[in-house]
Amino acid sequence: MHFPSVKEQIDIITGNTVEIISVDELERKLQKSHKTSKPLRIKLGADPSRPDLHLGHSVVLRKLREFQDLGHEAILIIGDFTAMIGDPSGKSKTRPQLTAEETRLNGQSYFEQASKILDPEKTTICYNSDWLGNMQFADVIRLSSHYTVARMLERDDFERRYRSQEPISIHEFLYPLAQGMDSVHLKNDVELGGTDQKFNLLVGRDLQREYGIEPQVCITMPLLVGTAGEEKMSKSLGNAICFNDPPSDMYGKVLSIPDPLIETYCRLLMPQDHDERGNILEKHEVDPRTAKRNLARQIVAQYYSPQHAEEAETHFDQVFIHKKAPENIELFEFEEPSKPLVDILVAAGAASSKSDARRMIQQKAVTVGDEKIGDMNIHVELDHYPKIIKAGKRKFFKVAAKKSF
RNA sequence: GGGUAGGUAGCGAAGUGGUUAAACGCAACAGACUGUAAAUCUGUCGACAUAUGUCUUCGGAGGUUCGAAUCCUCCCCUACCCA
Repeated sequence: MHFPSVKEQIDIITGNTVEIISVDELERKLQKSHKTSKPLRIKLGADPSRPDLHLGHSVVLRKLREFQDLGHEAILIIGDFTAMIGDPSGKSKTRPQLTAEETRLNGQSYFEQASKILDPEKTTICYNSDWLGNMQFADVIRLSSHYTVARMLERDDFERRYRSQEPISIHEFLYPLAQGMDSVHLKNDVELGGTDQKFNLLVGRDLQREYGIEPQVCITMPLLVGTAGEEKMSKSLGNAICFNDPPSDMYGKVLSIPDPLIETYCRLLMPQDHDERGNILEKHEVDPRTAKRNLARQIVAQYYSPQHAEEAETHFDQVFIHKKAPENIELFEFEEPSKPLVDILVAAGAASSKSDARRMIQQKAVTVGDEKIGDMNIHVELDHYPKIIKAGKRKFFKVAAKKSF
């Protein structure tokens, strides 16, 4: 295996990071690896309880990919053991404990999605239940004796929750330790994570030292801000752009970000060596519209293809700029020759209840064919020629009578 | 084990016997506007029906009352303090 020079590697690795603990150690490890031609082992933990990857995840995955491209070994570790225990704390009561089967499936799905960024051929994937599941209670006690409550409470969110009198379960203290055990087991050289993972990464580093292993270098990456421009991107906050979002959604969501975010998104979401990167960075202030459209195309192209990106743009222009119906829209067929519009909206999923449907009609949000509907008692006549119904700004569908022959 | 403060709609948070389906904020949805699904402004935001009608909600189960989210009893859950 041939590695680029240590200096070149450091340049690439440092890009976009928030903190590297410590750069000196990283350099030493790289030098050693260069000398012995042995790749470094780079660890990234994955939570299989929420297998919907979004662009926020991509930031750290991209860093892992850069390590891969430099010739190092990427280890994606699925935290299935901890996911199986579930998290009874606070509001996540509703979150069901996952079965072994579910976590495996989620882990698989995670890996497939992550492969849009990683090189799957060169990714080692493992499940931490393989070693954590075999630990005895005595082992756990021994492990927990390495850490103190006071140190645990150093962690931001623990401290915050403790102060605001929110519950903290004991097992939550064990999570960082479990994650740290992964590092002890894997003997990895580097662990990646978002800035919110800093504490956990450091626990892994400490534990490795306690267990007589060369401590890992911790690299934290910025948390991506969500589309609303304030909070971090997260599925539950509803501000996420997911890997699995259809191209048109993905395109539209990128366009909806506030202009000042263009630069950040460009830096964090495009490969450091991407051709268009400089272009967007240069233009985002003088011509945000063009820069953002370009950014949106590039992002869609990464997860799908340049062609999909073009189509998404066309779709967007048609629906939102020209306010016309898109080309491929879902068709709903009904038995009856005539059906209340309210029922149709519910059946098509455009409204969550009949009251909701009425509300929409009342608010002049519904168009059948070219006609804006104001009467909520109206029936729609159905025949074999599909009628286009528009509910709100972006919900389109067709309705027709079911062919009976 | 004892004490204190709590559990209200998707979330946060008012309300302590009746004009309360329940203030307010956030989220969500719609309309206007815009290069945009952003920002801003306006409206909606339990369900069912539409003529200002009906039904089900305030941790759970009972009870008091003409009437309870609001009072009583028991139970479940959370935080903090004392042991």
